[in-house]
Amino acid sequence: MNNSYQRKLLSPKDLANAIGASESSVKRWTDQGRLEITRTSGGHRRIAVTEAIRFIRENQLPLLQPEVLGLQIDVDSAASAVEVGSKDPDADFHQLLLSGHDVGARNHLVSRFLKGESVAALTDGPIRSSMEQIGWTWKERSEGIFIEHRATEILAGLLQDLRQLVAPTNPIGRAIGGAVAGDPYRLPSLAVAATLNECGLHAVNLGANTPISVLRQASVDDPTDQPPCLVWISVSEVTSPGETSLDVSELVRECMAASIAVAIGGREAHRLEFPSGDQVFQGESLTELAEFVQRRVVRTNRD
Amino acid sequence: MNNSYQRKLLSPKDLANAIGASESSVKRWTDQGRLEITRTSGGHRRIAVTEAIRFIRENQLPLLQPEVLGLQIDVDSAASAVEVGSKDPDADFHQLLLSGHDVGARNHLVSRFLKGESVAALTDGPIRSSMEQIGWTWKERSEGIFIEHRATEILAGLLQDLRQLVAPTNPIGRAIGGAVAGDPYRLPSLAVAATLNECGLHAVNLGANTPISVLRQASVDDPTDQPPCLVWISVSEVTSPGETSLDVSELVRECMAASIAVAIGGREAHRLEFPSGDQVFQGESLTELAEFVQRRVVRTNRD
DNA sequence: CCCGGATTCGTCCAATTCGTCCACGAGGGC
DNA sequence: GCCCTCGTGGACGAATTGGACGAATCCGGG
Repeated sequence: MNNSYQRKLLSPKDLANAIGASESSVKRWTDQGRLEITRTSGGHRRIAVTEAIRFIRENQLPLLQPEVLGLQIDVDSAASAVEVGSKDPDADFHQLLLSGHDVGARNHLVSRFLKGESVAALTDGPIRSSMEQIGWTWKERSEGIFIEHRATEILAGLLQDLRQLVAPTNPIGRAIGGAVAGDPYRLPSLAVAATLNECGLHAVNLGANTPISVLRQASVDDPTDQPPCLVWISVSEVTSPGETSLDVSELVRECMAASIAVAIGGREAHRLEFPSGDQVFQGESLTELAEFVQRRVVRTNRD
Repeated sequence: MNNSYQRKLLSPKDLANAIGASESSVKRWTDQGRLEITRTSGGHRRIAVTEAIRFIRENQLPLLQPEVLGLQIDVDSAASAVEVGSKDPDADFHQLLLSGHDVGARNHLVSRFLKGESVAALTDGPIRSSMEQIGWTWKERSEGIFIEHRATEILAGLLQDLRQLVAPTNPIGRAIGGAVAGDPYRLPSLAVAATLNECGLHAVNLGANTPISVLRQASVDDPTDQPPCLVWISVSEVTSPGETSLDVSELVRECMAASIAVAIGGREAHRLEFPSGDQVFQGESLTELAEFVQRRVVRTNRD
């Protein structure tokens, strides 16, 4: 039926097969306006994959044939190799990640996303706790580096996938950010980018080890593009707290002057000093960041 | 569609791709008079961009690939006014990457992939040449770091997407690899993983800055899993050539003894010395790597 | 100017989807 | 029990879609 790698529009039958409903039901749902569609010139219904995912999450529908949506998740393979199925889903995910079962980890995470958990919540929950545990393991076990590298790469891929799933079609604003100079961790900044995508922003991630001067160049000093509505700074490691504090403080002040929101977080962010204010978010939780963005950025930008 | 980004007239196939319909449907719509066209002297249909836009708006059709129409949908990129539409698709891609137009770059690459270009070829071609050019830019322009960070993050996402597109459902073998200790570049190793996925292998990427001892632990010394059929080593930067050569040589010998294929490549790979042999691949091109894998690994594993 | 590969032509046809109608079963009020 | 309502999913002829085919056209390089 569909031999192309990625079909971007679904027919009612496609979606019906994917979620185990009848074609009639899908058609009725679209006619009721519960499921948004476009029409071909000849009147046939076409459903965007992102809209299908939104609908599935909203109604907690089962996903029998994920490949129809271009999601390569396989319910069977999750249970195959690794002993999962305990009462704690986060522990299951940790086991999958620890054993390098990338497909299983992907299934687990995408399934939970489709059941309604937000990217922010998943990052605050299973992803963060698992990486913290693996961080401890790094000190205790000899093969720790292997485990950590493998888990990091798997998570980078997973976050990228989730980011694509929540990529806004019509972004309501632009955000830019990265991790400070000397900070080699790229997962936190990637997680922030995914969360901001989920909030409807177009997030430009500059990645790890990005000097503050580069961030300034790309935000307040950017001559070509219009300025972003938010700048984020991730701080998981800081080599020279004094110098970094000065740089960050200056950027924060400039952003405040330009009415640009700032979000600063990360394991070592508490070691920095910088001005605070209504437009400055400081915290660890991505869920809180999402709330801040909804409150401070999205509402003002909709006007 | 290669060089049609700013062409004033579209072919039926162009418009079909842009709105996610089939070429047949577009042709039929023109024949019904619903979509106005002009004809070339030889009878081929040509659609003006303005007419295409009118048609899309009239029928509320989705616009999956705006860049086909030469449109810049994103708010941020509208101001940057990217000039694409040269005769060289690779130059178009470079422009998109340079200007940070992530959505456009993604569309460009996925389109070419769907048209038949392999991940290996895309990496050897536009991706590599663009990153090399940006590397030169880094030395010449003040905003080089910004450009480079942004392009790197965009490409990391793109490679991850392509990797998912070619992820094998039933892998015929397992491969493991990464970049050597002291090498901070993660794109090359990610590109190798994507290429090996395309060859039907389950590639486990350990990412940048991975000590050879960790690679050994995960391959020849791995007690739990079955040993991989290939180990790759990416060398884009090497801090201590002597020590690294010793480590690599030892690992290569152990792999040869265990009948595991080895692939070594990267910008600085020539600075290392290691044994060669039938099962050892050394080269820069991912296309050649793919051929090597088909020849040495896939055929033997199918037996 | 010509040539070869890529693209598009027109046409046909099987598969799919349209809108509509209706049977079925679960739940609720009387 | 009986009737009513509501959501579901199957069935129907008519209309639409999209893939396949050989022939014709386009276009860039020699």
